[in-house]
Amino acid sequence: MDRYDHRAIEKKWQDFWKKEKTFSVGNKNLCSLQKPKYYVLDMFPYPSGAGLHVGHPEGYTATDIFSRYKRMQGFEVLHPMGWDAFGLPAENYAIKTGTHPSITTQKNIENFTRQIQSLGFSYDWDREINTTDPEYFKWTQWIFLQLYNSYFNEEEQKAKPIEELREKLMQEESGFKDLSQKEQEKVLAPSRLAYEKEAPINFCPSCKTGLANEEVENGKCDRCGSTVTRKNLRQWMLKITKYAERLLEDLETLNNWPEKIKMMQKNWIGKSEGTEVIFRIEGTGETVSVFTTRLDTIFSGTFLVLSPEHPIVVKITTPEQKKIVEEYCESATKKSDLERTELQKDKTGAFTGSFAINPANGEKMPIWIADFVLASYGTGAVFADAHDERDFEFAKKYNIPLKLSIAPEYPIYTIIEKSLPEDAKQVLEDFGHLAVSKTTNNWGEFWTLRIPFQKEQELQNYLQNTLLTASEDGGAWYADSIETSNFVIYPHKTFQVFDKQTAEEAKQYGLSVGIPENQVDFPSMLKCFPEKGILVHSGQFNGMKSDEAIPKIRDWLQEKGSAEKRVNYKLRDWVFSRQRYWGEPIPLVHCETCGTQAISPLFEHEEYLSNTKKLGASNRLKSEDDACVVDPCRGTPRALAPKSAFILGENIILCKQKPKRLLRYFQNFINAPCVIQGISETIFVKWKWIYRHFLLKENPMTYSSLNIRCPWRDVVIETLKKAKFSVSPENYVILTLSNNTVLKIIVTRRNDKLYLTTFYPLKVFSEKISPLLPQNALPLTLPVVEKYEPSGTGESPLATIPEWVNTTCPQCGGKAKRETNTMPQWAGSSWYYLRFMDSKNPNVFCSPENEQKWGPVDLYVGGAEHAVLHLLYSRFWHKVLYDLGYVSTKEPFTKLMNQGLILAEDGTKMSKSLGNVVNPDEIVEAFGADTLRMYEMFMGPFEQNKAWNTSATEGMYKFLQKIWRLFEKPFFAENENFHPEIQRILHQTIKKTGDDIEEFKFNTAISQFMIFVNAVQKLEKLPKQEMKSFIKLLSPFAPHLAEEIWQQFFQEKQSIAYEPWEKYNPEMLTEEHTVYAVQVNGKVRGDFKTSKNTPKEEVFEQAKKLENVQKWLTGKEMVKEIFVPEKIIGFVVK
RNA sequence: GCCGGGAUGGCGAAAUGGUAUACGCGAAGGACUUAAAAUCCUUUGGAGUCACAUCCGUGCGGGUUCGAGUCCCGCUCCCGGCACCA
Repeated sequence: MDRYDHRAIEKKWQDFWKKEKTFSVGNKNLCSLQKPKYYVLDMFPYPSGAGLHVGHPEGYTATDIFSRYKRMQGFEVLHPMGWDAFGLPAENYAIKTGTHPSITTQKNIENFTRQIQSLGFSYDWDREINTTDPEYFKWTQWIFLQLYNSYFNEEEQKAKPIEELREKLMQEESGFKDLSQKEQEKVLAPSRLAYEKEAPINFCPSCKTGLANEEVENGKCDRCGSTVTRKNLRQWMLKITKYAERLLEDLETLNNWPEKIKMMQKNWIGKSEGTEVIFRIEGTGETVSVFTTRLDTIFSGTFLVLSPEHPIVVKITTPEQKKIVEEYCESATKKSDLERTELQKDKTGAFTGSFAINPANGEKMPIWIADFVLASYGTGAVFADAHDERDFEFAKKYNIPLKLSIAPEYPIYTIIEKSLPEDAKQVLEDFGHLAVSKTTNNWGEFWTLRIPFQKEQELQNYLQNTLLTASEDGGAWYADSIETSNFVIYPHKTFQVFDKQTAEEAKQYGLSVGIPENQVDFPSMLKCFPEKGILVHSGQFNGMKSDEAIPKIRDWLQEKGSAEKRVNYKLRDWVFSRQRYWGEPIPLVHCETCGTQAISPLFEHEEYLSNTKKLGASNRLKSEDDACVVDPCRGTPRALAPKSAFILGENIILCKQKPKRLLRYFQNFINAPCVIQGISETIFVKWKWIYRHFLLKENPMTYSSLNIRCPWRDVVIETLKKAKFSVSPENYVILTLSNNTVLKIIVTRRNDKLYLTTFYPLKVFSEKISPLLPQNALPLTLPVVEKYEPSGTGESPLATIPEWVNTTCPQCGGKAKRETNTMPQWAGSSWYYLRFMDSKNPNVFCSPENEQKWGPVDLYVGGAEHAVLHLLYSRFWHKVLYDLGYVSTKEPFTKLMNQGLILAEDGTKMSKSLGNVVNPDEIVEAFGADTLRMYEMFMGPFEQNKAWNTSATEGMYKFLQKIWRLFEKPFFAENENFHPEIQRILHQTIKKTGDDIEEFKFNTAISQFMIFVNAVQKLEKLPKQEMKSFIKLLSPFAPHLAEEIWQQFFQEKQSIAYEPWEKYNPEMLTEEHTVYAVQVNGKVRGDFKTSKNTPKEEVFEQAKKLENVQKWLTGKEMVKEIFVPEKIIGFVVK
């Protein structure tokens, strides 16, 4: 028997699966359409230059096991893979080297594909997608236009076509219908779900682009770590805030999402229900609204604070204060968000000179401005009082008077053990709930005592009269409840509290040192009480609890017209535009006469579904006669194409006449197999490269004599000379020419002649071809640029290309300029799961039939880092598409799982700079894909972070070898095939494997495999049926090994991938005999084996007979007997 | 500060309130071998003992229970997220 040769075995089966299209969902040989569907999705990767990290296969293996398991259970499983390929690394590389990002991306994708395929995942590669492919991002742009063409209807709480709003406005008497087209657009624009706004946004000076809130971490750019500044920029925004409530509500329906992720989204959306209070400003007609959740503190509101950006600041600042206020505002705007938040200890502000009237008690409140009040939350203004830490601190600093209006519901005293005699604890416990809160070396234990109000006086008396003792250093320590009630008890009048040092030291331990209540003036209050409690000094609301008082005060103020219920969200609108090159261009143009206009998608959804034939005759094509193919070598259209073809992105569309002849014609021009998608009379041909052959002389040194007529002849010849490459299609060179176009060249031999072939990616030439495209159709592809470098002024690099920027208006045909911003990386990933359901459809982003057949995603697996980015964005887009009728479910992902991180051996994060990155290629080479898969699943719980351990990896390799070696033994003959023990373990294994896969507990499933294998290993011969069952259970985990064993040792012809999953027999799970543990008073004192069916009485009898049990029972009185069937006998004795 | 999650042998870890440490790694000893590797067998929480018995052990302090890693109360520490959100 051969040794376990993982290299040969894995190669063999990967080739087999590829050739047989085993996992292609369209493959009707293996999949019947009658099966129930199951959609298993990985978060698709960004194909970085670094290649696959061992963290990637963790999630991919888990989903692969799940997919294979579901297939064996008879589901039709959709399990696709693709590339989230727009992104900064490729662009930054382009800036450095001039290599077009699509080239870098293509290379990286090739590498990723190789690596992922080497792990034997059962992806349906026929459905591969790439967000940078115009065929894909055409639909990203299309969805953007759906957002652009929609508004949020407040009554229905859903997105509706903007035209509906236009209609409504036309019928109103507001004069809307008399406005010019451009004026009308201006009125509608702010209502669109995608709208433009000049706003102070997060700007990364290093990436030179605006960022969404979700992309800023601690005031730093989450890509490069630079400090984010504020910049006023014209930005495209998406109205995600309109969906805040629905995004929040529907979280409740996601029962199979981790609580952690739901909580993060909840916090991010940040709903808070409160009251908007209106304050009159004294001496003017002006009012200021503030948002509060603590209306119960209104009676202690002694001042107002506005953010420096608040528009009313200018109006209400008195002449005397003008200078100070202006200076303050200026310095505040200069600060970055980071500076504003980092210096949170030191609050600053300025007095405006004006006063507002507290609507609750009519008192005058000075109005201040301060940058601790955020302009972006609530109304940008707050009323400030003694029961808020920040207000409290601010008031202390500027000597603003404070008032109390909340007293604690339960007095809580902090008592230091050291200050009490030893027997005090018992007495204190009688007062209320006593607990140790902390212990320090200096002070001993700190107890917290929570008591009812009625007992407070009694306690104070007790403490003062009985217990308080002098401390070693002469002071006296005492019970202190200042944290909750501002009461301070002085046991000894001699104790001085004005010693600052003592106060500081005490503070360190959470103690406040203060002065007695009757002497307290509020500026010297030591500690803020921010919790809810009982209202005091609050007029008719005195004595109410906070929560009870809030609605009552609100009703009272509302009657007076100065308050209203209000809901606020932390969620901000999504800043959607980026000033970068490598992203989807935003498909809009700005027309001088019509205003902003959408590029109309060529394939209108309904239009296409109703009649595909219309397509060829689309009136957007100026004339079909214009359609032609450009030979980029000549740079001029050769008008070769017959009348009935036109080019759209990467598609050549042949229509109407003699499509087959036309196809042959194009095949001469197109390298790569032509994918033909026939829809009635229209045929689509996908092409990637345009090529030309040039005959070469035998001697490569004579390249110079080559008769190439093209603008870059010299570069080509120079490269050929340098590269000296051999004749092989694998051996190609990619050149970047001076105009940034790229060229792939290879040398091939045909009929004993050498040819030089040059390939031009069509993508790069799309602009040259674009005059031939129907005007303003999707996809709007990226133009060829000279420089990828962002300008830094907040303008996209696309803005520097007049030929691209200047265009015509799709509405009026007049002069117009293109939108030059691109979309953020999140755009493409916000809907890709839909594209997988119908990845090749040229007519619609995902057909309703396919969406209904496959959607929603049943299992979605990826890292937790996307909790508030991708996962929130895609939920938002999905809901918009749902409102517009394009998808049938409210939520895109039914079940979500997050894999933990894989850390380096020392428990630190793997990183290039630390040099501790484990490359999966090395593991696959040394031990094989099955070992890597099994090991990563065995490491620990799926959702937990785990450290890599190379020797444990080897251990897993040995385990697989052990399985292989089992088959050195002969099988039992049919008639001797009875192995109760093995069968029991097998059935346990069947049960456990299934249960564990369902629960994502792959580590324990593998433990069970080991138990089974250890048991079989002890046998002389192999039980054939049991082994077959076991190999099936193993196959989702180690598919290559399983397939090989299946074929080689069981002589099976079909792939194991669609074998039915094993079922267990519950009766086989337990033994005939069971071991009872005998406990006396809860401690195990012995055990014995007995038949499963032994009656209870007999079991007790047997238990009592045990020598060691007798020992513990004799001389004791039996109190109770406990019987847990098949497990425990318990005796309780006295 | 707030919100999540966690803490079990030398290490990764397992345990519907029911014999804590399954399974693996590492380590030690043994078999096979000229030798090594590979493989197989044995041991492996601590104290104690010739061996048994017994006692102690799941971050800490309490509690409920015949019985607690698991449930309850009060803490400590670690990890993750949010953070001047009024």
